[in-house]
Amino acid sequence: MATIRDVAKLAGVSVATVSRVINKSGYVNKETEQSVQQAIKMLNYEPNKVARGLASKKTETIALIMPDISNPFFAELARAVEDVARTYGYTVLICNSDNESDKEQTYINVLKKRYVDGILFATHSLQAADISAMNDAGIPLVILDRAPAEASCYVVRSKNYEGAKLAVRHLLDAGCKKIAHIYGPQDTATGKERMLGYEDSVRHFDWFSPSLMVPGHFRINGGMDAVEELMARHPDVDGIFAGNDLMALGAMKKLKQMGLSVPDQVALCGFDGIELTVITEPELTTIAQPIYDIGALSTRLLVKKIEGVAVDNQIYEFDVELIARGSSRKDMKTP
Amino acid sequence: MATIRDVAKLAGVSVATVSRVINKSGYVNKETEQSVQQAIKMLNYEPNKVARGLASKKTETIALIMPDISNPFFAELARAVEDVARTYGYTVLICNSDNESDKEQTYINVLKKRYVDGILFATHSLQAADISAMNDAGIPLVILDRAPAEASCYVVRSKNYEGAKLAVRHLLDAGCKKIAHIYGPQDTATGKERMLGYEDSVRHFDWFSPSLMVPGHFRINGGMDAVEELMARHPDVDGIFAGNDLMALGAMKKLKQMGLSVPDQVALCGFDGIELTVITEPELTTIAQPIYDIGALSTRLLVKKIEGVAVDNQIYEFDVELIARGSSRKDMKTP
DNA sequence: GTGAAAGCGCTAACAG
DNA sequence: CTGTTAGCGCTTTCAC
Repeated sequence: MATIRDVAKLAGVSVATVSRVINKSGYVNKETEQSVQQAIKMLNYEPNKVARGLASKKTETIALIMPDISNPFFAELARAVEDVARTYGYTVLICNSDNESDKEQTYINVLKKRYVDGILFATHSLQAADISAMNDAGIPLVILDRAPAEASCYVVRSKNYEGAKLAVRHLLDAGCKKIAHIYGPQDTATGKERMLGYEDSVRHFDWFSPSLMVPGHFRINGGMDAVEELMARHPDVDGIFAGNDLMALGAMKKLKQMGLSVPDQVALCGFDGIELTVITEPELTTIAQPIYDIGALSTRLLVKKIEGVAVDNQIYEFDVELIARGSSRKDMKTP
Repeated sequence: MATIRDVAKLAGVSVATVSRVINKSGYVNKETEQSVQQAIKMLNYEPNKVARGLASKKTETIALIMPDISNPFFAELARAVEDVARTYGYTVLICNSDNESDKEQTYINVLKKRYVDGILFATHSLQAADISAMNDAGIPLVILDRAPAEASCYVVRSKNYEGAKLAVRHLLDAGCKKIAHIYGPQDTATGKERMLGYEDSVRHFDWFSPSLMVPGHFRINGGMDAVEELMARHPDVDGIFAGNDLMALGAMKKLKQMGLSVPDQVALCGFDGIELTVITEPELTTIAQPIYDIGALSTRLLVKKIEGVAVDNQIYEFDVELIARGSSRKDMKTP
């Protein structure tokens, strides 16, 4: 591989000039630039990223720290992140935190030693203290799914609260008389806000009881277990709003196993809009977030921040959308 | 951040000695080592990976090039890769090729400029020429799902042919009288070998016809379309072996939409064993590969190769396992 | 406009 | 066993 020195020699200039040409920094005479470009072409020269990283402390690398890439939500997100990062010439490192903050700390530490340019956090174990520590360390970050207030950095999120209300209203419209909620971890903004949206929508009904809310840990199995407990407590539940699609998928499965038909006996609505919501029969009604767009915007923001481009808001909030499908079409069956 | 020079100064030794200590290379007196360690602790020193990368041309980074991380199979694989890589102190870069060889070439080029230590290929657009080019360039690689013969480097794969035979036999045992196959891309070893396994299992039956084989492109939609075409051609098909789980999931969906019951009217078997095979009702019967183990072993092999440790075989072939579930339990319903 | 030179932080001969 | 020194390939003052 040719080095900058080879190019300089061939073009009959100094390495500084070559550097100026490839970085478009500083003035350089049209003609000399031409000959440098020619030399570059001749030698098929491409700057070494590692050397550049050491000298400039910029590696054109970003890291995506998330709980688990094998969770379809994060896999879809990661795809968007990588797509956008690539268009900017950035490369992406993946980190699975399992939401354990020590793992996360270890990653952060490693990433610093690697001169990673910025970090995209899609995990909730990150503490406010960590955020300001990163800020102090001067390492740009963008955080997903934080509460609006917590922002001392860019936050990209969806309207969880409104989405939850949308879900409940939809189930009511579909004719549900008693709606339960399977909730996600309450130390996450998503879990908390979606639950609050549910509560605020139903607390005034006389059928409401706090025991209609059951945890499901955002996982398929969690959804299954939750349904079991729920139907034991309240056999008359005829609608369930799950805090994410995986739990809703688990719920659907368990309901069918219990011989309860979806949506006729129990209508179901999830949250997120992952692609797999269409593989069940009936398909899963869900409150969809624009997952790809979220990943894409987050990455774009991160890159802007890294490159020192000013961006207006600190918080970007996406609208969510009800996608009504078979799992909640009670109305169509009861004319 | 402290540098190696700071440590050397504090410990009263040269940077070379510090380097020896942190790399455990060469001899160094117990006592000096102690004081170096102490200085390291005092300063909270951690070697800078970028500088080390430039000097040694080893970055402790590997890349995973695959078609698409949002495909659950690859997401599960990526999780395993990252887990194992981390235990060795390696970091993983993700690359989505969409099986387009120009994207792949671009990645390879970028990865070289970044001194990536090794590459794990889980994509089939890589040509034999590329493989030897990489070999010549001295960059270690491990390839997934190649044919045994193609190996001029480490190959990790599963018994696709045998698995396909297993699938067909299982469907026959379940009472199927006419079994179709939805096949994956024929430029992939997996697609090809699984189809061959199917053909060799059924070609001697008088009901067999090549029109029982329909392409599904390894995708959900492909599986759906395939079923539509298949049932139009052969309404009496009562068993389908799909070349992967996503197509099988699509097939199940379409069958239900067409009012055909699974498994009673059509039994179904997929291939891969992704986690999502359990979310449908009935659950999907599948020929499971040990996806996590495959990713884990591949990574381990790659790291060994990078670190110059001798490993015996060039080809590692995993057994597959029939997981018989609801989608093929015809027998249980017809006593 | 351009070049010389001093690093970035670490590794790896080569002496001693 | 340990220190000196010359890079790795590039960026970036600072003169000219």
